[in-house]
Amino acid sequence: MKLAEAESSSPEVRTLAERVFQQLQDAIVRGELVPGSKITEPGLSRAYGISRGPLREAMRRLEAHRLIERVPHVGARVVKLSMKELLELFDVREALESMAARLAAEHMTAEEIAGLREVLSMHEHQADLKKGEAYFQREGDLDFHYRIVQGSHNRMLVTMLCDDLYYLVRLYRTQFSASGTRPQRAFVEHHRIVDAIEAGDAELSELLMRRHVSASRANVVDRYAASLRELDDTSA
Amino acid sequence: MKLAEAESSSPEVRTLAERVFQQLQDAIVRGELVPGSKITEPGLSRAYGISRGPLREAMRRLEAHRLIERVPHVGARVVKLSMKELLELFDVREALESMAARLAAEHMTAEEIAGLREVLSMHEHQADLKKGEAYFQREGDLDFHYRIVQGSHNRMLVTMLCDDLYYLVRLYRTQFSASGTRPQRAFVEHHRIVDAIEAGDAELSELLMRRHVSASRANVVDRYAASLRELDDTSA
DNA sequence: TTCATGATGATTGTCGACAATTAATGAATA
DNA sequence: TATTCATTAATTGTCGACAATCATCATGAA
Repeated sequence: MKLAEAESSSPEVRTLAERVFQQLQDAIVRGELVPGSKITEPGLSRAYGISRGPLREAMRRLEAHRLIERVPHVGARVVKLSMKELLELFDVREALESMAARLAAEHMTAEEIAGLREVLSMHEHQADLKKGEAYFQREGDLDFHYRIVQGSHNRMLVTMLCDDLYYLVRLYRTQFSASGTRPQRAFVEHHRIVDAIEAGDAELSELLMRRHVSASRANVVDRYAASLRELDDTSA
Repeated sequence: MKLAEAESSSPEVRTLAERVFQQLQDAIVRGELVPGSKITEPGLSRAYGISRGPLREAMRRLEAHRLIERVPHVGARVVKLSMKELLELFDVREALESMAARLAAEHMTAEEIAGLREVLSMHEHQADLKKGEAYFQREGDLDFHYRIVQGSHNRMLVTMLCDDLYYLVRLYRTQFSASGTRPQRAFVEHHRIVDAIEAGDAELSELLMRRHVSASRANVVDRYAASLRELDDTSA
């Protein structure tokens, strides 16, 4: 009994719809449900052993979180991020996360800042131990951003970023298999951001976070252009 | 036939859940369903003459749009914005709309800019004709912001602002009966923003929009403080 | 061969009923 | 009188079935 209850990470998964929503969310983000594939209600209903009622509610929530796309009377597909949409996502992140950093500099408590530094050091250690193991780095990176957003103490911002956009970010990472990234520079940038937050410098925190996200976006663009060139070479 | 189709404003309201969602959304924003009041499924089911199935889906969507709040096994209430949440909303708007203005300066077409100017002039004329009639001013203001967001040509941004946040803005206006506002200054600010966009000056557009939203927020804070003082005087 | 058209199968939308959980009422006791 | 507990009523969660809509495939004509 305890096991079955503990298995569901979140504190409140009292309803079936809630549970299957989280399971589907996980399956999509982890790539088990491949982007662009069609998902049918009877199929999922059988797969998860529930009726279509709660399943439809779960799908509605997935739609609201932009993880699936539905067309009335036709069906639903797992989202497939185009490069255009990915860049749109980065623009939105730049706007929201820079604001979050600014608010974090104003409102973050000493304990929260300490936790943030802890994440950074853990991040570095893991990077030392297993170079190239990008998975933990990526999770660590997201954890870093996560904590800053929560440090903003702005519930609306937290919901938008942590409950919605970050799942899309994860989805992008699996979809584009974004493994190799720019870890060293990101480290430095992370440190500077924390320094600015600890100093209570709102403007600087905002500026640095903005550049950080913007650089990450530029990196994606570069890698994409490179992959296009490579594709062009092999086909030519 | 055409009439029946035209009566539903949005192009695709083919499903019952969709229709009742829009009706409920309207009822909440217009204040018919009072903020903080509890809404029950059987009640709404009877009121709108539909079964609980599509109604629940509509309510899920309302929840995703932050217009109602649900607690499992307990029920749902219409959201009641606290001053804290309202200020949070302004911070998010400041972040997103300034980004939208920046992108609009880069991507807006000549036709879109012309339409924007048209909104402005219409806005002024109405202000001349019926001074004090704040309703049209407010709708015009929202229309202005609406068009800039769409001018960003960023679908994710458009969805977040136009489909989610602007309904909350409307709700706030009815809830706090925010009638008298700062129309003259807003006019000037609007004009300057359009000028910057037309000039293709992304940075200036962003800065001006940021100040515009920030000033609007400060105005709300002032008015709130004043109302508190007033309340204090009458009680003392 | 290609395109239009109609039948067929499957999927989505909707409904009513039953089970599970919660809030409320009232009774019994300290 | 206040408090606790049990009973009851109502609401929410879940299910299976039926109707409406759409996609597919086969058939036939140009």
